[in-house]
Amino acid sequence: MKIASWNVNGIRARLDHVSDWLQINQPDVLTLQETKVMDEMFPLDAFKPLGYQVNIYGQKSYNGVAVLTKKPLTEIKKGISGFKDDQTRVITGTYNGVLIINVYVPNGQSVGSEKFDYKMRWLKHFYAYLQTLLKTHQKIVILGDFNIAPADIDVHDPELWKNKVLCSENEREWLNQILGLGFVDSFRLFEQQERLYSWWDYRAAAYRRKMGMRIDLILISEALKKGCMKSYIDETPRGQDKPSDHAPVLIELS
DNA sequence: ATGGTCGATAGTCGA
Repeated sequence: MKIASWNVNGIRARLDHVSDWLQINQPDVLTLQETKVMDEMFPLDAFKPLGYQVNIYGQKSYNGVAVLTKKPLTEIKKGISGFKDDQTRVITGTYNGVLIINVYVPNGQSVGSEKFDYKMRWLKHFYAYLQTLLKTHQKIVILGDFNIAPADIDVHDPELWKNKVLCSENEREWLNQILGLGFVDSFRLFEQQERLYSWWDYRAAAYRRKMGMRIDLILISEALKKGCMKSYIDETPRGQDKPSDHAPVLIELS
């Protein structure tokens, strides 16, 4: 089973990229973040001919998540239970006996800002949500744009980004708390090349200059660890015309 | 170079 995640930065602006990528890669599940569209305007019709069903949780202009699946997703939940959030950032559902949690963690803007406080508060509620899900599920995949680079190895210039948003101790501590519930960063289960990232700023030709960060993650629970055969990033779409600023990330489970 | 570039939207805001 192939499971993938992609922050598309606007699904309507990325329809061709996503359609082409689906046809080539044929994932069983693709989770999307930053769809940036209200549900009634989501281009559902584009995916039916490709053999995908779509579950959406969107809003106007900002945020928005979706899950594309070859077979029906079940036990679908939108948002974080017990946390009233006016931003659409989480869809949870079950596929092939695996609980899929599609997440778009708040960006946080800058350390100490109001948006950063919201990110911290949000992560606290997300953590509690995971705790409750762990009581009833063993096979869990949490994937999406975490807006946290797990370690310095995931940052093109760790000194430049030291204590900055996406890299601060507080953010990394929340990620470690989540991992401490019994998850592993699937990417680091395997030997990887150096300087592999999942996001590059549009500005300053960051992609060409390899100035990126790995902030799109696929965490898997202990029960899935043995069966995880691959975890990788597909940079191909980032090098094409009018790309998202993020690349798709994938795992393959036996 | 204290900016740079995108997407959604119709002013700017958020990333």
